[in-house]
Amino acid sequence: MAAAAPERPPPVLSRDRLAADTLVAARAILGARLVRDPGDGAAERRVGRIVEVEAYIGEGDRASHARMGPTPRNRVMFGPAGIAYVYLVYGMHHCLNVVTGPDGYPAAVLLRSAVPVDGAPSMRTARLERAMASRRADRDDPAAAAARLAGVPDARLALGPARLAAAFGVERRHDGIDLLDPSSPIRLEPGAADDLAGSVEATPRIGVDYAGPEWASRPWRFVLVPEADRSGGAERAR
DNA sequence: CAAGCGATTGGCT
DNA sequence: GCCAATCGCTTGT
Repeated sequence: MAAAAPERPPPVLSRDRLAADTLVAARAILGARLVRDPGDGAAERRVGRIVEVEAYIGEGDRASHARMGPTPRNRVMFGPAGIAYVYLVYGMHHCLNVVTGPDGYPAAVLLRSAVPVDGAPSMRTARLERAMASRRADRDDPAAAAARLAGVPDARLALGPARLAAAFGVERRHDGIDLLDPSSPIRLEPGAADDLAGSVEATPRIGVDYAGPEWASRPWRFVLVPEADRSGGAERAR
């Protein structure tokens, strides 16, 4: 294999690293693996390589759920680093964050996209189950829902924050679990050398126009771009 | 208690 | 490009 480009130093996925600086933590999470053990109907171990994340930093960040101070929904954002913050958006989609920053300071990294490394069939099944659970149209026409999912290439099963959460079966009940605990059913693990290949692009965060131009334009979205794709303009991981 | 609104996605024009 | 889906959380009366 041609190691043409200089490789980034392996990101350290320690709690200390996640607790220090959220922008550094976001880059450390890129290329790491999201792992879900078999269970809850899934026979396979699911593993994904994280390729897109966003940082939300402090109560002053007008795009962050922490902007109103601690509330029942966002309370884990104010806790220690490495914990999962899971919320429901638009009444149907779950999103998974890794809490970052010092204990007491509200910050998190939203996991926006992952590429399957193992267990893609289980991810597909979980996507379908989630669709059936949350969309009346899919309950009314299960065949159409199944056909839609059948047409999704493996590589796209976990692209997008709600698709990532659905592929890994993440739900609100996982809010507060420790993603750095090896005994957690869902957790982060260091990426293999190949997982880390590529370069990091920073762009504005997606879907946060409500925060106003100053905050919406901050380049706090990070995408791990394969070297082969570096030719053109800004990449979309989806 | 009422009401407005999403850190998104999928379907349709 | 536009828009509906769908409901928990937050705020205001």
